[in-house]
Amino acid sequence: MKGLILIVEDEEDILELIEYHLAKEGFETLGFLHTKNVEQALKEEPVDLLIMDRNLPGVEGSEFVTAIRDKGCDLPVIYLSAKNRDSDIEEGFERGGDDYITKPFNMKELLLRIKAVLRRARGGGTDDVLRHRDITLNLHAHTLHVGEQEVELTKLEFDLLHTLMNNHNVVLDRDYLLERVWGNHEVYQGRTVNVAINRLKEKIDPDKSKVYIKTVRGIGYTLC
Amino acid sequence: MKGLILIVEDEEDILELIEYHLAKEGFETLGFLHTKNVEQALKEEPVDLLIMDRNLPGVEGSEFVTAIRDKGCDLPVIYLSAKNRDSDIEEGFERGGDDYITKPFNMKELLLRIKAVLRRARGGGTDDVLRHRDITLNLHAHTLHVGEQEVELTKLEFDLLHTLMNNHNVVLDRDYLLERVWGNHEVYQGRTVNVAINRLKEKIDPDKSKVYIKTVRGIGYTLC
DNA sequence: GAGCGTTGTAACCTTTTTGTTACCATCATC
DNA sequence: GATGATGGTAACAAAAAGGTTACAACGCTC
Repeated sequence: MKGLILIVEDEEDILELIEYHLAKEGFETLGFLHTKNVEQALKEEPVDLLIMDRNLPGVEGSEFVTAIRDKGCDLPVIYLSAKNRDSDIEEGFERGGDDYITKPFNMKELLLRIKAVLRRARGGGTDDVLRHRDITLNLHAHTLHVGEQEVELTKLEFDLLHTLMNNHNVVLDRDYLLERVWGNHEVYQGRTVNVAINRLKEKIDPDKSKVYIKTVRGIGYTLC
Repeated sequence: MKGLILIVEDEEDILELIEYHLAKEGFETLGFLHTKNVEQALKEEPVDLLIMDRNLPGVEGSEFVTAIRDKGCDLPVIYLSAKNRDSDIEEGFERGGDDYITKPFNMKELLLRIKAVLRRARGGGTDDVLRHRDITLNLHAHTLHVGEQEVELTKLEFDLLHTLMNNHNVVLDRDYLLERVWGNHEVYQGRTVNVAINRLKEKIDPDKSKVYIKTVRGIGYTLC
């Protein structure tokens, strides 16, 4: 089976056109005219890829995606968008596993993108890049992007964030972090983890508006 | 298979015309109406030749080519252009393009050019030349050019740069470099890699204005 | 084997990172 | 709202990492 693709597109004929072409290529599809029941469907079906119109009436497509990502869903997304609008936002989305394509698009191009995204998601590609919300960690290049911005991290901070991202939405206690990141929990004492976490927080969210790392009093920290 | 050709041309009927004729000749084609997703496609598909309209709305075709060449992409290019003023032609070649054809053109001529370029690219052995930004490493002649300037390297420095160029934008740690370039990481200790890298840096960028090789503290080095 | 360029090593210096501490802010509980 | 516990913060110093230079060893060529 080549893959199950969920499409959200409010114009019915475009939706049908896409479904028709994908079916011809051997993909299975689930089409939706709005985001209403999509979340339910994502829970119940083993969806491999989401194709999302950004210009839906009512909800912004990207807001919906942000919402499900916040709930821990980590699915590749290809956005569809009306020509040239939001052109500055586009670049931000092209980062990581996500992709972006503007209407009117030709089918060949869309199919090419779909195959590329799926290949990347399935093959070894995922090991190189970790994504969470608008944070992108590139293990090969050893770089971090927060939104549009590249942020420099020290090795310790990088390892720490790496560990948090591998366990996003899980609370990690200080002993676990010392073991994982520092290598030996016996040697270090006091506020070591504490200080390191706060230095990391300062770098990825200087004005404290986005709260990536939450402190869980009495236990440890979690990336959320 | 004769070859995969990527075409960027904003006039849809001309694009289709070219694709039709190339298909008839046994080439595979990828057509794009703008440069937006081209870079992605070049990464993911084994493209043999790029046909690029120079009069695209927005980006100059030649600027796009310069950009991808700077990122180490070394692909033959044929420009299409409505202009046939000498100055435009000159500029196209200056920026590293391989051939030039003015609109209106006849298909026979374009096909002849394509075959010529592909023959040249395949026969001549593009494998011998590595490019990154304005650095050109000629493996056959064992020479290095930085911009216009020829720079002499020792064998060690050459191998080191070769390894870095094969992995540009990837951070290589010292052990990996010792293994790859020196051959045996056990024998050498201390600052060996360190000193070699800095001798190389000194040669390719004496006034330290361009920063080709970046030190990633705690890990190693990367060519960027 | 003299002369030359190349390259590994060591000594020394500079910069960056990071653990620790002391002190302050916040939270939960009574 | 007082109290104790827990976490945040800033400053400092130690340590770690990398840059720089000098020099000796090695391997060339003549």
